[in-house]
Amino acid sequence: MKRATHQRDAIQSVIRTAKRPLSPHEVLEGARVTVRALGIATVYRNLKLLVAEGVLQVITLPGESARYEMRGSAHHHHFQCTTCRRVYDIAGCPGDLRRLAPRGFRVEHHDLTLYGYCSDCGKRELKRELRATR
Amino acid sequence: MKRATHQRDAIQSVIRTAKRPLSPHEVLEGARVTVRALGIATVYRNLKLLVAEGVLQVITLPGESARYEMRGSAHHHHFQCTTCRRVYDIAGCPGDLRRLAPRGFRVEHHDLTLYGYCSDCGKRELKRELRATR
DNA sequence: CGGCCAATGAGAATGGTATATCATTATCAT
DNA sequence: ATGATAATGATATACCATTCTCATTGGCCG
Repeated sequence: MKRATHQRDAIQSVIRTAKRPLSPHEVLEGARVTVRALGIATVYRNLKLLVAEGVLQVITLPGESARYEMRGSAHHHHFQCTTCRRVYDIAGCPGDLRRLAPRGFRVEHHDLTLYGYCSDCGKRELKRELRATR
Repeated sequence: MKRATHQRDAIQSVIRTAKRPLSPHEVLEGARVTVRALGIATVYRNLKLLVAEGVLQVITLPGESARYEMRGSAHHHHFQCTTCRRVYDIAGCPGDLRRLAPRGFRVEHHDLTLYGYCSDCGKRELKRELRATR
C-alpha cells in the first residue's frame, strides 16, 4: 500500500514548482531544502515511481542524464543552454516532419532540441564581449 | 609520426561504406570481417583520432551511445528505428527554428531526431499484423 | 634488412548513472 | 497507542561506455 511521505512530497513539489525539467541531482538539491537528510536513492526511487504513475515524464537529451517534468499536456520541445546545461521547455513545434523521412520509413514521433544561450547566460556573455571590446 | 595500419583502414572503410552512422560496436563488427583480431580499444582509439582529424563526425542521440559517420557537408538530421535501434541520415531540415525559442534565448544550433520504423522493420511489422488478423 | 617506436590487443581500470541491499524509521489502519 | 510493513538513507553494487596499461607486433625510414 502506498504511503504519503515528506520526501515524496518534497520531490514532487520541487518538480511542480520548477519552470523547467530537472535532473535527479537538481531534484535532490531542491528537495533537500525541505528534507535535509534526503538521499539520492530516494530521489531515484520516487522519480521512477512517479513516472510509472504518470505524474511525471522523462526528458532524454543527447549525452545528458534524464530530466523530469510534470506530465505535460501539450506536445513541446526543449532548449538546452550550452553554457549552464540547464534545460528549458519551449512551446510549439515545427509541424509535420513526416515528409523528411525516406520512403518506406514510418515516423511515429520526434524530438527536437535547440541549443544556445539561455537568457541568463546570454546576458553574461554580452557583458564579457563588451568588456573585451572596450 | 602517424603510420598506416590495416586496422585503421578497415575502420575508416566500414564507415565510408555504411549508408548510416555506426556505433563503435557496429564498427567493430564490420571491421572484424577484414581484421579478425581487431580489439574494441583500437576502434575507440581510431574513432577518436579520425574525429580529431576531421574525417569523421559524432552523432549523439538521446539515451544512445555515440554514432560515427563521414564528416558530411550538408546540414542534416537523423532517424532512429525504435525496433532495431539503427540510425539513419535524413536529408533536409524543417528550417528556421529560432522563432521557437523564448525571448532572450539565443539559438546557435539544433538537433532533430525522428523515431519510428525503418523500412526493414516496417515490413516485418506489417507481416506480423497480417498474420494476426488472418 | 634492421631497428625504432607508433600502433595494437587484451584485459584491467575508470567514471557516471542507476539499482539493490539492509538495518532503521515512520506511516497509517486498527 | 501499536503493530505490520512501506519507505528511507547510506552504501555497496551493477552496469555501460570509454579509456588506460603494458607487453607485443609490425610499419616504415635508413
